[in-house]
Amino acid sequence: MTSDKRRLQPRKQPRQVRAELTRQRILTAAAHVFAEHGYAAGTTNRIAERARISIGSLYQYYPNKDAILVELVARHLDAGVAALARREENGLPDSLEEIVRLYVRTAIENHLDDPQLLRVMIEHAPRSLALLEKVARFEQERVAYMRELFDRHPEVRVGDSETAARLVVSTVELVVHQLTAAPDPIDIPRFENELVAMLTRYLSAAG
Amino acid sequence: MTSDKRRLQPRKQPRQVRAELTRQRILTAAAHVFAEHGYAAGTTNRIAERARISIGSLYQYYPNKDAILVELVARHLDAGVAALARREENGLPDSLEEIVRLYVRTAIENHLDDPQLLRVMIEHAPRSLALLEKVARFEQERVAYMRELFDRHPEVRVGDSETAARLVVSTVELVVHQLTAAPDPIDIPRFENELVAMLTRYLSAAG
DNA sequence: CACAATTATGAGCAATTATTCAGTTCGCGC
DNA sequence: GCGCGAACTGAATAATTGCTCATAATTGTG
Repeated sequence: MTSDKRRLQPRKQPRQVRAELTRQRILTAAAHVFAEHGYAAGTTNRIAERARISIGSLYQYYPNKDAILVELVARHLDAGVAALARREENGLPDSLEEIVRLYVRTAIENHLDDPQLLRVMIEHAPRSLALLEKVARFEQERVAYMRELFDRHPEVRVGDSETAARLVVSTVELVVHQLTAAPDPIDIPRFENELVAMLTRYLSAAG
Repeated sequence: MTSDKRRLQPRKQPRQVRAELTRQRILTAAAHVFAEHGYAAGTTNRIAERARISIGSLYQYYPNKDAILVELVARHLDAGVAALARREENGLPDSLEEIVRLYVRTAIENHLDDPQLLRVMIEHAPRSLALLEKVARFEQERVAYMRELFDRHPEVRVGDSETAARLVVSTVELVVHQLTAAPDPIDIPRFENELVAMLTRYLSAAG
């Protein structure tokens, strides 16, 4: 139950394709099980069962339950970074509103995959030292990136770009998550518009 | 582990002062234990120990662990409603910004008590049917109230007041919670200013 | 004081869970 | 097709947890 497990690295370096495959099966199964039952009720035996491997095999690849979720989170964060980078390949739009929209839309798409799993990740983060560090570092980078962007862009008028960046990053992350994970379906495009409008007006208004 | 326990009501109607006292001890202890260990690791035995009563007594007042958290949530929601009502006793301010500030500040104060406990409440809500219903009803009321307020106020210019109300309620709740529960201390007044600015500009800008 | 109702006790049960390990099977180079 | 390490197996273990119940203590009442 403690968070500071010593070894979160895989126990075994895979040498055969078989091993790599098993590792992937575990992750996929874990994603399903955690999403459906939550972290506490998502038992390692259930994960192994769903992956159709023995519980012993699971513990050859992950030293404990926490490590599995940590890897899932790491992969999710990486996917998010990659998605944003891909969208920026052709350069950012000029207008602030379009930049904000790009950012918001990427966030939405990233959350649309599996909102339930994401909920588990977010919920469990504060109880896992490994996750806490990983997520904190990620958010810091995000804020720094946003801040730089705000500093450069001529439409942006805010007193303190650091505070503004934090507020924007938090708001997008939280609101998007809540909306996509909400039990009752929601008109996504409309909320995207409103969220973009709110952020754009905030950033571009005179201080 | 299932959420739909049949009886969430206290098992016993207290007839002596002693009983009422014990009940309060349990709640106070539970608040501390849940805040410190989270829901899963916040065991009923630990709660009883902290309340300095026997585990048997605990189960005379609450049929199961879930019921304890449900009552804590109910009390928190009631306190929130009461706090807002108290602030509105002398009438609302005229300017939109001041109304928004009043709302944001009340939310902050409500979260400042015990952010960790609040985190547990929020996290566990989706796994408990009783909590889910309670919180959903509360949020609906909040949204309806906000919407009506927006419809009346001359400074508010939004296309769809329902969507705007939802966005505002969600944003305040989520951002305030994240900020107050954040591990590193944060400049609360500054964030209050920025959040108020963001919401006000959003609501008052021309659609 | 006596008696009944209310409240408190806590050892222990049943169920669940993460994790281990002794043994088996598989795959690949020779 | 042989041998050896890599990969897999799953029954067993130790620990934990929510909760019960038979019993005891306390309180109010006539």
